[in-house]
Amino acid sequence: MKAGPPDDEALRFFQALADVNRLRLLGLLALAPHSVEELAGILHLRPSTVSHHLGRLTEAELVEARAESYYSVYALAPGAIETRARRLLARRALRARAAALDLGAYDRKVLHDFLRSDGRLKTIPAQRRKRAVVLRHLATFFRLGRRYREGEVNRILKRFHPDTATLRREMVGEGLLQRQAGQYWRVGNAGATN
Amino acid sequence: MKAGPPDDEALRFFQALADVNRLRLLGLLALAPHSVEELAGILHLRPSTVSHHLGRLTEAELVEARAESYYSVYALAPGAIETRARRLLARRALRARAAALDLGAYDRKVLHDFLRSDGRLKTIPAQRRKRAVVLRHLATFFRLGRRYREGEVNRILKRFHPDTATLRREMVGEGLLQRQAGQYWRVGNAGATN
DNA sequence: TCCTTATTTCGATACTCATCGAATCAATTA
DNA sequence: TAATTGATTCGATGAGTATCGAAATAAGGA
Repeated sequence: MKAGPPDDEALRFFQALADVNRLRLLGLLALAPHSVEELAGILHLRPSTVSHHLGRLTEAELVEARAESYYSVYALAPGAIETRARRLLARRALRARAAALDLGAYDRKVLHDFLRSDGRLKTIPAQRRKRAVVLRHLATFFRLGRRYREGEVNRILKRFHPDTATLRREMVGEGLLQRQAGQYWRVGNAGATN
Repeated sequence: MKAGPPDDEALRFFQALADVNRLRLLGLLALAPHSVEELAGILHLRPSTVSHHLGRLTEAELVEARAESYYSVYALAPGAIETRARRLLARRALRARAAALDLGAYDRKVLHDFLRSDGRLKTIPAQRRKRAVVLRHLATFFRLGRRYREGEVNRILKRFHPDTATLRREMVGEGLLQRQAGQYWRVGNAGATN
């Protein structure tokens, strides 16, 4: 089971921000650098607790510690925090995360449920979204760019289910096949979702 | 004890983002709208679990559901997510959060530890940051804009501690008093931190 | 009308983590 | 050098929540 990389920058970043007291610490450090003891006094928390929070903020590169005599003086990290959040939430970044996933998993599951071992359809799914998955699968048996007469279409679909009329109509309805002057041809890229 | 509003927009927002599977859901919805079952199939989670996550994302106004036949089709919320993150993390917003806090708490604690009930100093704190708190407190007994001769300075400081020479020197060192031609005057705003 | 199916809600369980106090470490002052 | 002090680490505890399965709900299809 793939569990993602052990450390995920975006996850660390947002987990660091997902706590009231850590947000307060950032607020205080946005006013001025402070020592651990000062922060603990203001927030009414124990120094050990504040040290823990500052540790997580440091890991996420949101704050930095500087040793001053025997104090640890924390300050906001120089890089603009807002910019970083924006980068991590850009649609490009979100889509990249999805790309690492197994997008075809659902489609495969549906096909597994509705196809026999010989590839024939058990039934035509009544549910719209599952039916669409099956129809996209059937479309892969038509070559792009080639024209088919209605008899040929039926012969191909018959290998999957006797009700070729319904399958043919639905495939046109889903925009997988187009028809003109008694001829059909496949359109779009129809394979398993990818 | 003030505990902040029961629902804090920033907190809800970042808590919603602080989970791997929720980030994945956002990634998938950034590609295209999906039904709960599809998302569950892709992520290898139960529909009930995905429904739970989508609920939290909806509360944070990151996604929206649309009823389509008997599916719930979820999609990214229209408002730009990045912009919202940027607004919530702007330094102004962070400082506003700090402003709601009791900034003087630490200073009061230090003063409580080093002042007797009659206001005199028990000792001069040896630790730099605590000594600074006490010196800022003493500075409030000097009027801004007025000039003091050294004798007057000593008379005031003597009400707090016999070692007036040390106090006077440290106050100059901290930039609380300035001295020229045998005269002293208070500079900066020195009251309790606020 | 009855049955199927997708979604949500609810209860239980396991895991994460915020918080504290005690112990340890590092650095300064007496 | 010994004693003080701020910070960090460690172990324990309690609160929050991610996850699942089962039950309840809603919406279509036979």
